[in-house]
Amino acid sequence: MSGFDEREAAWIALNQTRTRIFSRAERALVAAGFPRLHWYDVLWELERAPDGLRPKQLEQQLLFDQSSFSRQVARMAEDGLLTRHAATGDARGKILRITDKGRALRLQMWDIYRVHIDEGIAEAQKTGAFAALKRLDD
Amino acid sequence: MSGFDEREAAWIALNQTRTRIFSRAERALVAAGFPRLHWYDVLWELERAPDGLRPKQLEQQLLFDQSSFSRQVARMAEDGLLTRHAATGDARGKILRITDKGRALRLQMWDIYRVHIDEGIAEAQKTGAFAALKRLDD
DNA sequence: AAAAAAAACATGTAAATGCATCTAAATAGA
DNA sequence: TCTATTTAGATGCATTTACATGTTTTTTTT
Repeated sequence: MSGFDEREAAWIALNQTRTRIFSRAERALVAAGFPRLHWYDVLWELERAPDGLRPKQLEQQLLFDQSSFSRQVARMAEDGLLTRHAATGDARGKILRITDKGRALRLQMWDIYRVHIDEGIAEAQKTGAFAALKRLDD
Repeated sequence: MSGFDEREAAWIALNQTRTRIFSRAERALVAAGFPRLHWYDVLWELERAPDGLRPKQLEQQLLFDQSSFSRQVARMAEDGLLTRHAATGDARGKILRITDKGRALRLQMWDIYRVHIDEGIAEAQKTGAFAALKRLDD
């Protein structure tokens, strides 16, 4: 059984790799005039949900702060990337659905994002950043 | 050689695991009245640098935005967690050094942080989140 | 050595974040 | 069924972020 030091080392590798990729991808997205990755994540989740999603679901899935997410959704709706319908059977709730514009934007963002994922993971492999992770027992 | 789909799967696992751990740890830190993890990271880097560090170095290492970091350092200095000396030999620059108060705070934060790293990595192992990572060639 | 370019850090400002709180609707309890 | 509690989502407000730009000092170019 792996002790804590192993887990700590795995965490550091994990965190550094994700931060590097995330940071580069965001820079590239902003430079290209696109929104940031947390907008991307919302578009992606909505695209995979044909019947739409409740804000609460999405917020828990993506681990977003409720109030920040509420405003993010409002901005994304303003930009025409998603729609907010009343939820049938729950007058408090909303159903979020991606729009065609949202789908198109996600694709454009993905073209940039994927390059950085690919390069970043390849780099991590090359520099042995995953060694600590592979050392963990299953 | 692993294709892109493998790398993409590895990224998703990586990102989800890190987000889960990060988010839980931050919640716990805030609940305990402590600063967030990007403060922790600065304290940790400074603690490992006996001669101190230039803001520029730190900012590049941690991939922070320059202007945000400049203000973060100011706040941390106000709180007495670090000091800003003039850099010898470069009148533009500063040297950041951790204080005893900063060291003490880092330890307290670590007590909380480590629990979430440990639990989160263990959980990721158990649920097979690292399978995609282990599948990558070296 | 003077002028031009770059580097390190700070700051003005607008937008985003997050805690606390609010409203309205749904569910649980008495 | 009437009341108390919980849940979904929005919003007020203070803090933080990040882009653009400013200031000072260092380095490079001519």
